[in-house]
Amino acid sequence: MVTMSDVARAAGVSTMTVSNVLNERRPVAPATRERVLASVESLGYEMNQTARNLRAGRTGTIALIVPSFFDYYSELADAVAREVEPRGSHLVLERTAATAEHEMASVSGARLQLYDGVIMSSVGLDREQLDRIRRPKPIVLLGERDVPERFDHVRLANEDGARMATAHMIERGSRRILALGATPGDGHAMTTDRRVGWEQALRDAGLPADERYVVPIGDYSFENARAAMLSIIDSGLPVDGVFAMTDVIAIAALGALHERGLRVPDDVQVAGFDDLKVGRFLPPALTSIDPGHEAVAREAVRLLHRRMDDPEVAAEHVSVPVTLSVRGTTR
Amino acid sequence: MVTMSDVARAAGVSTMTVSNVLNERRPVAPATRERVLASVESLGYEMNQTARNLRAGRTGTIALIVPSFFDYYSELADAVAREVEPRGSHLVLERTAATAEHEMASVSGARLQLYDGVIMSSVGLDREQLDRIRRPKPIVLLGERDVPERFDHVRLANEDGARMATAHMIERGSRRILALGATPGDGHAMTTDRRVGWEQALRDAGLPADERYVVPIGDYSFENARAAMLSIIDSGLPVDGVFAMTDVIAIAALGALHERGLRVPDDVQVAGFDDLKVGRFLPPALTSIDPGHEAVAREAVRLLHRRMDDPEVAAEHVSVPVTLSVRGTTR
DNA sequence: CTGTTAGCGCTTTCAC
DNA sequence: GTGAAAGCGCTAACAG
Repeated sequence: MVTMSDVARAAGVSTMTVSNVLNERRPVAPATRERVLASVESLGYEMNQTARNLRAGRTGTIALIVPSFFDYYSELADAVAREVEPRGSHLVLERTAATAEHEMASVSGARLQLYDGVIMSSVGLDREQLDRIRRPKPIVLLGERDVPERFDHVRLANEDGARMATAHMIERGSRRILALGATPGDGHAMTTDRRVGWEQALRDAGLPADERYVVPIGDYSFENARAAMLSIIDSGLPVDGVFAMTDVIAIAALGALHERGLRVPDDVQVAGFDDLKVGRFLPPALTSIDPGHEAVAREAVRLLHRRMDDPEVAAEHVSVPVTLSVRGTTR
Repeated sequence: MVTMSDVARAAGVSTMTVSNVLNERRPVAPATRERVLASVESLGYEMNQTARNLRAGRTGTIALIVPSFFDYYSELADAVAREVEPRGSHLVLERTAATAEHEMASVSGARLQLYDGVIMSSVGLDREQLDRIRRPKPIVLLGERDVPERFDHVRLANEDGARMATAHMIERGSRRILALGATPGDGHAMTTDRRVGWEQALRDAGLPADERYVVPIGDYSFENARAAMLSIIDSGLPVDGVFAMTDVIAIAALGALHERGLRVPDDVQVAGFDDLKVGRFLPPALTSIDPGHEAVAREAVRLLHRRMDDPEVAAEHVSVPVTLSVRGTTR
């Protein structure tokens, strides 16, 4: 490995001069400068960022830690990148593969120490696990669960969104609406919040929230969502609306409905959550809840910088509003 | 910031002992060990990874640099992560926003020095720009362009895939097949290779490769692809097949065809390239070329480790075969 | 304009 | 089983 001293020796100057040439920090005589650059070139020198970061006490890098690289998280990551870069930091993405162990490892593990700050979209950790996390580096939690007070946190208005989507389908005539991908019972999962919103909309309309209409889907995958939708149809349970907890589930449901010859939106209306780009280009285009990636990203990055500037500032909890995008899968 | 010396002082030991306790490198007397761990806990110490990496001369991290976080790249990144992690490294994802400047910055810029190795999926750089890149760190180029000999490189069999998809539609009766998203003329873009495959299939079948059927799409976005497809339909050009250069383009084309009342696959067959997960769940499911993410990831990681082990090993160029996945958008 | 010194936080090496 | 010294590659601070 060629170091700065190698370059300095080759150019007949001190390492400081090399440093000053490369960083344009202090003026260097043109002749010296040329000699240094020539040595850099001929030796193929590239600065060791690790050493530089150690010296600087910062890395200039922010990490976004997500359960997967797909769908909602792609779009979120893109929004966060667009928010981070103008502020002069770099964004890197890491995935946890959605297991609690990985998330704990990501966040309590030492790797976090590589970054100036971390934005973490948690799905696998419960409140107690989150509570065990120290907070030596600025960290902002993203997502739907409720989290310990001491963490900065950005969440979506999940209940609102679910209520809006469900109410919209009720208004357009649906009476038997599935909560596809929802989790029954208590809990702090994103899907719990969304199921509660679904219930509220039904209750507001004087409709029953029948347990049989709450259909859990283990991993939120296309495969399992399709299978779940098919088995509901085949069970004969009357359904004239589907509120899917995610757009992935909604898209799989559209496919399953089509396979069974049910027309959307005529026989069954469908609404999703996430407003994935692809949904806007399906025939028919998917009605969905827009989670406001830009606002989430903006708030998350704002909270992170606030904490990077002042580690002792009081934690802030932000809830970002969502909006309903009405398209072709509802009437 | 609390450092190892702080912990050592609090525990009444040397930093070496703290290091040994934390890394379990050498045995430490149980009593000492307990005292150290207690100090770590009470001071909230976390090890500085940057210092550790500087000392170790490696970071244990591999970067995958991609033009965007979406679609093909999501799926690729997932496959690469699954390949990298079992080998004991971490994967981070960075995006270049698909501009040549960003790609140059990513790869010649100093940031690269943060990683033990880099896998870069290049789209914006031409051969000459790539040639200006030094190669101080192990780097594997991914993607469709042809690249300077000295780089390790993994590419797809783009021509083969395009030929297979087009030939399949010809076999099933299409005669006027669009190359949607292709670039006319010479060049080393992915879309050039795929257009050439389209031409070959037509030629093999004794059909003309009419220039009017080559339809460029600036940014490969859903929006532009939909607009391009609509304007082709409205122009009255007879079309009974669409070979889309990417699945994103194919999905947008499906939407546009539907908007104009054309039936798929009865009136028009459609085939894409990338085999995105979502395509398998559309009604009808999208026929596409499976780019073999697992094989690409496996080869890329293999080449990278090979070069990390021996920086002087001769560069290797690998072409990964693709396969046709026939589904509902072709007959 | 350029150089010397000291040290970022950690671990290897050598000593006891 | 534990510690002291040296140094990874870089740069701030202070000379000159």
